[in-house]
Amino acid sequence: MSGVKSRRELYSEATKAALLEEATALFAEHGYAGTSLEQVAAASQVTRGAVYHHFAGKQALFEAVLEAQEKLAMEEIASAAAGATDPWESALLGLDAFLDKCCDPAYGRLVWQEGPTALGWHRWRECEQEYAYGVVERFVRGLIEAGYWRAAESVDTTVRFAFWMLGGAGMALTETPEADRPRVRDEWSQLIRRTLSGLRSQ
Amino acid sequence: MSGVKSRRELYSEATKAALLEEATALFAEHGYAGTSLEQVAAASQVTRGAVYHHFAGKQALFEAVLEAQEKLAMEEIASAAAGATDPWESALLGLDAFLDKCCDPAYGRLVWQEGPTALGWHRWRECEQEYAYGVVERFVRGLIEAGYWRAAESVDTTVRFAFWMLGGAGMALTETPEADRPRVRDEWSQLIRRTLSGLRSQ
DNA sequence: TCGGTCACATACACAGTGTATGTGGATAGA
DNA sequence: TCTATCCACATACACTGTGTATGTGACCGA
Repeated sequence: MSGVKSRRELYSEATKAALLEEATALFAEHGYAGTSLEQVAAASQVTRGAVYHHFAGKQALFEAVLEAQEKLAMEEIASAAAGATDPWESALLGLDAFLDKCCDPAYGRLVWQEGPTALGWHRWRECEQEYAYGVVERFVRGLIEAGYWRAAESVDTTVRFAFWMLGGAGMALTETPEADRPRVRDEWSQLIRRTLSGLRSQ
Repeated sequence: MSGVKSRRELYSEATKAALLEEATALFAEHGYAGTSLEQVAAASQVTRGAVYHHFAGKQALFEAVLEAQEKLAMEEIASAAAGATDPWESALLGLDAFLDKCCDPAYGRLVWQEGPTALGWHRWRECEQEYAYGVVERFVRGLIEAGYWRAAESVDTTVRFAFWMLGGAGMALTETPEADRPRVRDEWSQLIRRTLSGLRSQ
């Protein structure tokens, strides 16, 4: 925002960035419950005081980590989906980008596994609303408006359906050992494509 | 097992049953993290000592609650599905029974919302393997063997897909206010049926 | 009736979060 | 350049909740 930054501001931002980075790594590796703020602070070479200075608490820290992951992921997906003008083609491109992203262990674990357990379903959904869920909603609305899908059910139900279908893929990939991931990724891609086609109007 | 029971055994069983019942209610209402063993004990008119006597810990208590819910639910679904001999019809009957069950707030919240957050994804999946996941697997295998579905993808992927599709329905219903539940239930029923048909071979 | 056992209570140790307060170095004004 | 202020962070402490070790009284078989 403000162009000129004092030394203090720079240090402060560096500390916050370090906290976010270390927290991301620790949460991704040991899970939310398995990571204490003490560990995050130590890894960042500060004390818990710094954590509480920059974040309202453990949950807030995790939310910040989550949002950073989602922001990046959704940008990647949106950019991939922009490779086609037709909503149907665009959705398929977005799907592939999403599946690719889920092969990144940090993303998969943080968003699909730790997310709900850390924040509780409700809060997690609220966070996702802005990212994954929101993106899915835009795709679905695009498909409906373009006439590829008939909105036999309410849009909300359709979006949720798509969201959980993708979530299933994400969680499956997260749990799959690295070696099998390409194969499993492909299977989900096929299965979801077949599903989308199956629901296609006429 | 042993026909004759001493007074002590009877008391003990009653206490354990009370703990399970109160824990079910409390976990369902305030969530796993929001419920302390102190509250469970107090509601059961005992102390935490009793809880630790009957269960290895908080997580073990929750698992017991979960298993009781799942056992009952899966019996109901199996019994409903037995109303048809054809695998396809049987699966549809099972689906309806499942959706009905998810309209029970306790089942939905405990199994689909609190389950993963309480036990962590991994352990939760292990528990579900025996119940919901296992049931879905049997249905899917039935459909494949009867030739309704071609097993283009590995069975595992197909089962997971179905599992999360149903999970999405369960979570959606759990979050839906009581008044809208019949409508939403119906929408999911339609959507899932269309999906199953869409994936049907030929 | 007496010793053992079982169901549960009591007491304590410990980890982790959150909060209130302290401190030193950077910054702005004189 | 001296000083007052402020900010980033450290330190210290309170509290909640889990888990564990130990105590105790009712029951039960011999």
